[in-house]
Amino acid sequence: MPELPDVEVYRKKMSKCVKGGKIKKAEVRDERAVKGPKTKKALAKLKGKSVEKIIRRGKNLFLKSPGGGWFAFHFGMTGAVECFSGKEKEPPYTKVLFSFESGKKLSYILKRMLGKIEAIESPKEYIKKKKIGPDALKAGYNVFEKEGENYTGGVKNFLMSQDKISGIGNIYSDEILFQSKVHPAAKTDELKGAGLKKLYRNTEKVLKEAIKKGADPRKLPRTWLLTNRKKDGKCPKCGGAVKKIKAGGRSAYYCVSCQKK
DNA sequence: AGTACCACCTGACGGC
DNA sequence: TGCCGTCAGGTGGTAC
Repeated sequence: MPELPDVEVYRKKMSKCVKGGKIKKAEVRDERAVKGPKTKKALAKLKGKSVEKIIRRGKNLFLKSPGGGWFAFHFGMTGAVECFSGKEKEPPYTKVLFSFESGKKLSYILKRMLGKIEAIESPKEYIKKKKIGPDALKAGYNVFEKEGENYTGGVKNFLMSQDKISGIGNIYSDEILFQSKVHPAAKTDELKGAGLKKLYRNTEKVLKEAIKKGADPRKLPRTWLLTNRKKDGKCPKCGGAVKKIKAGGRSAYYCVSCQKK
């Protein structure tokens, strides 16, 4: 379930898991989870090495090994990581399994095969190639405003444009729009200053709160759209109908009375 | 530039 | 219970 908050939680889990221990081995259970033979070889070479650092930008994680080799982790729609002790049962859908000298294991999980681990030159090069814009929590209002004012399309599309601001996906864009009382199909450049500012504030608020709650929907406030984001859902604020439309090829849920166009 | 549609994969769920 | 259609928290390519 990986949007920015989820991936931030994964980053924390990974960082904790790799702490202090060298990698004993990296087992590739499904070749499709790994980009090309180059990546497979690079993973094999991790043996005996520690992990130097793990950083996140948007929905992407970058792992650095001491030799200077980098790996990009992407999670598609159903990817995740879990850190567990060697005695525990391995999580289902584990596609790559890292074992550490400490006894801990890190599982790279994919339910659908839409994500990948890839050996890369550097995050910089990868970010450039994939056109990944600044992280939604680091961009700052200046970037947000500049991009927003220049975007002539729908606001939900804008929030989800990874090349403008990275990290926001389908679920959290709906949440940000709901809390901002903005219709998902509203034109971005028509929001202007105050509207964009509100959108920005709610972007920060929603993402930060979600991270704080471990990106666990069950722990998120009931006043959020999130838990009512379904067929025949009711708006948690006004009790009105939650409707589903298509926006940017995705399902957008919104409250008909709170989010006017 | 922005959008619409398809493709990639496979699980989960609702309807019959 | 079982089969089937539909949808899905992402992205990349193509075509308009």
